[in-house]
Amino acid sequence: MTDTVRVRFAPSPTGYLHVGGARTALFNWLFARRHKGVFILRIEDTDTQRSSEAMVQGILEGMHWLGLEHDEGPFFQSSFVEQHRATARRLVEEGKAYFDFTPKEATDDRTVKEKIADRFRARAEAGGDRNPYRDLPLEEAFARVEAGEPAAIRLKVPEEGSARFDDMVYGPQERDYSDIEDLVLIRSDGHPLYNLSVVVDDINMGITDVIRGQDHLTNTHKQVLLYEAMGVPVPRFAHLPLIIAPGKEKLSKRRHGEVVSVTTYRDRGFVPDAFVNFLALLGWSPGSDQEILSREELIEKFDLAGVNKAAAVFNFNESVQRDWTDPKALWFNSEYIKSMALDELVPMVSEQLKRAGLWREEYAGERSEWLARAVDLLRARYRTLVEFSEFGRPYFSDEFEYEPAAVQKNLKDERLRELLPGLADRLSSVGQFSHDAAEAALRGYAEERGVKAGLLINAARTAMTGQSVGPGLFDIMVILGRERTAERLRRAAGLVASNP
RNA sequence: GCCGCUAUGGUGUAAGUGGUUAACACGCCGCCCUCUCAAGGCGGAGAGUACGGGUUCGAGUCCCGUUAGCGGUACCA
Repeated sequence: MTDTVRVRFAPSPTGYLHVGGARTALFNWLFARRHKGVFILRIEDTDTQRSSEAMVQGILEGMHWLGLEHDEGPFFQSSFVEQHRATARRLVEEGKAYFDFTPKEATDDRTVKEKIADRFRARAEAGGDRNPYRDLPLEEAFARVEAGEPAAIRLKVPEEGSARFDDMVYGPQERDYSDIEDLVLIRSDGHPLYNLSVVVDDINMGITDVIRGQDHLTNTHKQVLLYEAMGVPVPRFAHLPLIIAPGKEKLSKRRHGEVVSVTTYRDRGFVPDAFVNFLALLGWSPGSDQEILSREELIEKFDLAGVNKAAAVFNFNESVQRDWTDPKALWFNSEYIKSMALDELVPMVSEQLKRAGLWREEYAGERSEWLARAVDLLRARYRTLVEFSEFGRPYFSDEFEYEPAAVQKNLKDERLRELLPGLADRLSSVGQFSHDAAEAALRGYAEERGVKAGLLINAARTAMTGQSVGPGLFDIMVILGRERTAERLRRAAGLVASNP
C-alpha cells in the first residue's frame, strides 16, 4: 500500500468532453494530487469507426481549460493492439480462453437493446447451453485458425461460483458466474475489444486505482476475471455515481447537446475554477457546509469516502436563455467573479473583450489601471465573463444600443430634452471630476431646476449606458470620464420621447 | 426478459457505530439598504426522509417487499 498511486482518465474520442467525463477526470486528478500520485491520460481510440482526431483535440482542450494537467500521456490505446492480441493468444494457449468459430452476427447499434432481449429469449428456448467451441481441443482449434478460418477469442468464465470485488464507493459487489457470458476478447477480424484492452493497458501502466463512472460497475466483474486469468493483482476500484439530466432522465449527447459539453462553459464565460468547484460537489461532499473550495482545498479534502452513491441531477434548463444551465453552476461562477483576485479576473475579462472586438491596446498599457477599476465596478453584477462584453459593452465602447424599454422608462419626460444638455454643461464646470463632485453638481442642478434628483439620475444612466440598470450613476460617470459623460448626455437628449 | 445499483425539500448535499422540533447551499418569496439593478444584511415558504411492512424503548440510518429511475447484459466503449 505504500506504492505510488497511479490513476488514469481514459475517455474514448467518440464525442466531445461532457460534464460526466469531466467530473470523472476531475476526481481522478484530485485523487492523484491528494495522494501525491500520478495522473495518466489515455485515449481509448480503438473504435476506429466512431473516433476522430477532432474529438481528441476537443478532449485535450477541455482538460486543459479545466486545469487538469496529466503527468503521463496522452497514450493512445490503438498503439497497443499488438499487445492486446498477444495477451489473448497467450490466454488461449493457457486454456483460459478459446477460439470461437461461430460466424459473426450482424450488429446494428440502433437496435442493440432489442437484439439482447431477442437473444435472451432464443437462448432460453434453446435451453441455454454454453458455447460448443469452449472445449475444442487446442491443436484442432489452432489448426483451423492456421487454415484461415475466422475465429473470435472468448474468455472462459467459470461455470460455478461468483465473482466479487470491493468497490471503494459502492462496497462489496458480487455476481454469479452464470450471469456472465464468456466475453469476446478479440473479434474474429482481429480487433481487440474494450474489456481486454483496458485491463492490459491498466496493467502496463501500473494503474493502482481505477476510478470511473458507475456505468462500468457490473462489467468490472469481467475485468476482475481477466486480471485473475493473467495472474496479476487486481487494482482497487471506485465507481462514481452518474450525472443525469433534469427529471432524472439519462444524459444524452444527442438530446442535450452543447449544454453538457465542457467547451460550452468555456465559451459562455465560465471561470475554470468555478466550474471545477461546481463539478466537484456534484456527487461528492467534503462532509462540511463549505461550498466554495479552492483547488488546493479540494485536493486537501478530497476523499472517496465522501462520494455519494445516488446519481446527481445536472439541473440545466435549455429553455430559459439567461438561466441556460444549472443555477448553482451559475451561482458559483458569479461568486468567483465577484470575489476572486482582481488581477486574475482582469486577464479573463481582457480575453473576452478581445473575442468581442472591444479590446484596445491602451488597456495593456496606460489604461490598465482604468480597466481594473472598470472590471471591479461591474463584477458584482455579472454571472459570466461573456456579460462583460455584452451588458458591459457601453463601458468599453461608444457604440452600443439603447434598450427600448430603458429609453421608454427613463427618457420619457420631455423636460429631459433640455435638462440633459444642461446637466452636461454643469458637469463640465466642476473642478475635480470625482464621484462626490459629480453628485453635488447633479443634485444642485436638480434643485435649481425644481426636479427630483432621481429623474436626472435614472435618465442619465440610460443616456450613458442605454440601460436602466447598472452601477451607481456617479461611479459610471467617473469611470467614463468627463468628456464621454457630457457627450453621452447631450447625445441622449435626442432620444427623449416626443409628446405621447 | 435477466442481473445489478440507487432512492433525504424543486436541485446539490449534511445528519460518525440507530437517540431530542431533519441541517447547509442554490433557487424562490418578503423586508432593509438605495438613484436603478446587482451585491450585502435580515427573515420566510418548502421535505418528516419513494411507498408498504417489519426489528427496536427508539429508524432517514438495520431487514424484507413493492415502485420508480439509472446502469449492465454487444464480435460498442
